[in-house]
Amino acid sequence: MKLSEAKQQFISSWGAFGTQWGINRTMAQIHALLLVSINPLTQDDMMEELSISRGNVNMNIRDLIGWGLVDRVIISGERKEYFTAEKDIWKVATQIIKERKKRELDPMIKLLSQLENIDDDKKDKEVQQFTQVVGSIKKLGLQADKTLDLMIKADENWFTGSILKMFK
Amino acid sequence: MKLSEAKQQFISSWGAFGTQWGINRTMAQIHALLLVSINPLTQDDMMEELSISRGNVNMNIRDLIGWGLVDRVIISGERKEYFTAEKDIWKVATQIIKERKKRELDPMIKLLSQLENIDDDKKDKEVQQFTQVVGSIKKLGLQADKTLDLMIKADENWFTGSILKMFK
DNA sequence: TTTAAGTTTCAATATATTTTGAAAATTCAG
DNA sequence: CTGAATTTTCAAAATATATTGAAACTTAAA
Repeated sequence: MKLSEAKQQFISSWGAFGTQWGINRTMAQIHALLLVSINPLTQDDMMEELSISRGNVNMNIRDLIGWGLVDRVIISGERKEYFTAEKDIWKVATQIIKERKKRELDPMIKLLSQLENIDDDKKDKEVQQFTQVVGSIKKLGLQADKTLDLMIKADENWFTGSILKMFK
Repeated sequence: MKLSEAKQQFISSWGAFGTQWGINRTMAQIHALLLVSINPLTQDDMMEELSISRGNVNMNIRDLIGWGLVDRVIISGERKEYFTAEKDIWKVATQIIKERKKRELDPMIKLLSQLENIDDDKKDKEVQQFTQVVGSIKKLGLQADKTLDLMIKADENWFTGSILKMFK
């Protein structure tokens, strides 16, 4: 397969993959494009490469910066802004985990904690069932939270296998 | 908080939470409703509780069955079909992991493997960068695959903490 | 069989999300 | 300052996704 063909394929598949995970297709594609670009790109480069509008690039780039996956780069002598993506995939993964945890898992646990306190008769089967389900989801959430914190703090070995080999 | 209020809140929040993860809101709500229902429900029950159409319930229930999260229940003497959800959250989580792995992770790894073989000059910086990125994502994917397999096979202790405590 | 209850399908419709593009705002060289 | 280059915003349009509801289909009791 030719490089140009493979790049296209990677970018478009990464976009499709992203949508399955609640990530906007264009954002995923911009990220993919920056991942495989050696040099930082301008917004115009991305408009051109992905055939999308200026506004679209601008909004999604800002989102990606908000996710900590893309950085602005100043190139001296250049008026335009350039953008680059972190290339270390382990860092990318931990950054995504960190953000999703903060944005989604933490609020979910907070909500479940509130729902655990039911005023009605604790003897009621319905009440018991509800608090059991909510409580166990919360417990799972808390454990996931701890585990992910460990992963974030740990070095790459956590995932590349040396630790987990112990359980095989 | 009253049970009825908490139930409503749980169902609607679960739906909102699901959409962030690429799961259709109604599907997540139906699942939530079944999780907190002691007795199996009919499609009519769900239409009523969630104020949604018959077709919508039917399609999403079928999806949930496809995900292995909901089962049809036959109640003798009754003509209608009833539905119930697995209440053990650990089982629910492993089932979701198993399915997403099969539907998304495995195809992704397959794709990345294809993209690793670039015909162009291996000395080219662009080619090196591309194969490096694709290769490292694939490596991460393979490791995630292994880890998730371990989780799926392991008993609940994997997540409830006794194993992971070793790393603190 | 017949037929009524129950289930499934899917084209049409509604809703939600993404994208565009041009105007407004900002930045900076001269 | 001034104004051209660049970035940002956001209402309108386009696209994608979810929902409806009625017709078609299936099932099983009479």
